Amino acid sequence: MGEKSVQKKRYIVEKARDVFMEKGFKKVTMKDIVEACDISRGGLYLYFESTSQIFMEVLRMESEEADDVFSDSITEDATAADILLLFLKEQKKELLRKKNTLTQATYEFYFENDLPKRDNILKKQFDSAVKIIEKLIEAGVDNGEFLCEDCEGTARNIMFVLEGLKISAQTIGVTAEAVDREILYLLRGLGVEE
Amino acid sequence: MGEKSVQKKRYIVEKARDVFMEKGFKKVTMKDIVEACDISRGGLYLYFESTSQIFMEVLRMESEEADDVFSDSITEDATAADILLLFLKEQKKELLRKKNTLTQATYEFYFENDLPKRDNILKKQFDSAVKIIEKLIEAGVDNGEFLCEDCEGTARNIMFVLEGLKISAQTIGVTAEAVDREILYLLRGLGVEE
Amino acid sequence: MGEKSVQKKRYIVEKARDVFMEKGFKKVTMKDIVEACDISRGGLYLYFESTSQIFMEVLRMESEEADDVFSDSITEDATAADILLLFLKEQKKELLRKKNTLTQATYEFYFENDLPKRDNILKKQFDSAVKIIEKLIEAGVDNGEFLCEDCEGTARNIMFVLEGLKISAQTIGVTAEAVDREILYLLRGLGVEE
Amino acid sequence: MGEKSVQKKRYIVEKARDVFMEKGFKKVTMKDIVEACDISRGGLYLYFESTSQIFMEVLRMESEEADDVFSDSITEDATAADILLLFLKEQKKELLRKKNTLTQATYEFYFENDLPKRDNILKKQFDSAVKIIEKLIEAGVDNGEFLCEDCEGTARNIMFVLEGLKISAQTIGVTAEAVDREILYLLRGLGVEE
DNA sequence: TATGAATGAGTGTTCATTCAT
DNA sequence: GATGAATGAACACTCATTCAT
Repeated sequence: MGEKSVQKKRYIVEKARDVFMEKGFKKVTMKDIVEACDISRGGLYLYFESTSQIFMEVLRMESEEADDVFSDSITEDATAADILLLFLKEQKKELLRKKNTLTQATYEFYFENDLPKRDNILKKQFDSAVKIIEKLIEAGVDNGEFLCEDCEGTARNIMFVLEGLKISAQTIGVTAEAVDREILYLLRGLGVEE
Repeated sequence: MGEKSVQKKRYIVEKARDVFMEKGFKKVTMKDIVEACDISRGGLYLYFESTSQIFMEVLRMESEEADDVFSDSITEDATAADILLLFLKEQKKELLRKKNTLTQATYEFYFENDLPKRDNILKKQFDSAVKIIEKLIEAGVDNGEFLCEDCEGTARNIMFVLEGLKISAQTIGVTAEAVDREILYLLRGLGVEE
Repeated sequence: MGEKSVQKKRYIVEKARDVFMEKGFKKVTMKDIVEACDISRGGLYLYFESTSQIFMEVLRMESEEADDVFSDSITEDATAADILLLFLKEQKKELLRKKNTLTQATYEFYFENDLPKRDNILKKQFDSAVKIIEKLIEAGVDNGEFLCEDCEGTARNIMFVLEGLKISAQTIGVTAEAVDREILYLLRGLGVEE
Repeated sequence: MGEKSVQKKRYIVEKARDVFMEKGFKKVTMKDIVEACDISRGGLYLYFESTSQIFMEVLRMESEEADDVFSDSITEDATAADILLLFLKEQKKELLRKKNTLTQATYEFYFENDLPKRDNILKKQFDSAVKIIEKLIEAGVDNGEFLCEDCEGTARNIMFVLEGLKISAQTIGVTAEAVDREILYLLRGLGVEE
């Protein structure tokens, strides 16, 4: 596959991404993507053979670009608490947005694709996030911002709460206030009074 | 619709429940249900006009029967801690079971049906569970089993963690050990040493 | 079939008549009629076995009741011209009404049912109307109201024009003015100046 | 849609035309047309999305080809009376043919499609025919073949009679003799003795 | 590479008709 | 007589997928 093909593949994935944001995963047909890309039906099949394949590519590209959910938060003189807070705020913004998110599509995709662990990007992201949070907490404890006995457990707990909030946002609905309340609860657990 | 029809409707809902457990929500067609019930194509339409309608009925029936997720746990001489523990164990069992659960189907259903709050059975169940847990914690604090400053916040936190575990079980996978670890973390948050 | 059955049959036919007026002939299903009559599905089949059969009965009943399209027009001292004029006015009213008419249903019915002449009520009505008009014209000629050389031909011509207006009303549309114009044209053909 | 598609579309319309002639409009299903064309179910939907759409195309094509019902009748040395007579004979032939005519299908189509005037091809054809007949009569009057006071009225009258004959042919039935009789009556109205 | 016409399987949905009660 | 649940055939419509060009 030449240079050109790579570009086209990328183009398709980007267009498809919009479609998945709009309609989730299951509802999306090859036809939808063909139309979004404005290419021929047969043309799409030269690059991908199913919506699943395309979606996996979307996820891969997404995870490459946003490999560093934290990177934005990390500045020269930001403290651990600053960074964690920024991360949580980012997550809040993301989970309150019902459209323009791949959340729903991603869940739907994983529902019907029991990927072996090593291919499960979602799991990788989860685990990596846990680790980073753990480091942050440890750093926070060191500089006196946080109090914490079981840093790893707390990091994992934070991630599961965020997952809980995310899925709740898509099903039972969550208000901005509800999210704030949970974030505050988590911070109090770290000994942050505010 | 007479006595008999009610029975048949119930029969259909029960058969459909199995199908939804097996295949989730979106993938299920009217034909699937017709075949599971071993009735005629037209026959099904006598009772329901869409898979959505059937699924809502499944949810309603389910929530009626299991109205009391806690009831099983409540015995004469069970303490608050006993009951909470039993509830958590029940949840663990449920979330580790990938098949024979309506979890996935329920999520898929709510993804594409933005039900107004009052019709959202899921939300009702969530809120009600939060309240019960809150009461349990308060009772536990009273009898010295638990330590807790913000009972309501903790109850909500527990529920979001459980939601997080549930969706993770369906997407990135969780082991029994991972669940145990989270439960222990939650209990330690209540001052339970063990 | 007893007294009672006759009544019920009549009841069905009357309700069905409304349905045919509303929807024409072809679109009407046995189900439509069952619902309009508020009887059971099987119940209808006790009396009729198809919409065709019901419609024929509607036509028969209709033609019995209105056997005398002219009768209303005939009063003690009405002249031939008076009566013909009234008849034409009646026809005008009828053909401008798009709903509440069996016109369309009747046409549709005859399109797919090549009834032998003797069963063709429509033909009987047409022929009978021609004859009456002929008599009227003759009477009109006798009393000096009309001028006419070929009374039978003229009568037939009038009926075909009316048929032409009727079908045009259902297809290309006719205004009240257009109908008036045609009626005037016909009357002038009879030597009526006005 | 390229050159080829246009040809195929035309092919479908032609085949569909035969089906409509055979069965009228309402009875015809997409499946009927698919079978007549010997193409796949989905193939038809590539070109048309309903029988209505196809039928409108049939009508359009028909009206293009036969744009000039009169053209055949017009020869170098034909007089107005010759042309009118030929036209009437053509109409007679058409209306006596029960099959191989779109008459019935057209009526059925317009019954359930209240097209706005400008889209109503039928109306356009009617109006245009009236005008041509009017011109013919005027020409005939000029060269002494016809006698007529109200040429426009007479032209319209002729057309309504023809409509009346056409619908009668489809419903109560008309014999060749009956048609001849009417034509003669019309001609006598124009002062033609024969 | 790229096109887009073509196929055919799959699903939703409606009704005429039957039949046990 | 009367009911209405049940059946199954028929049709509309949509897509994944292929293939000649």
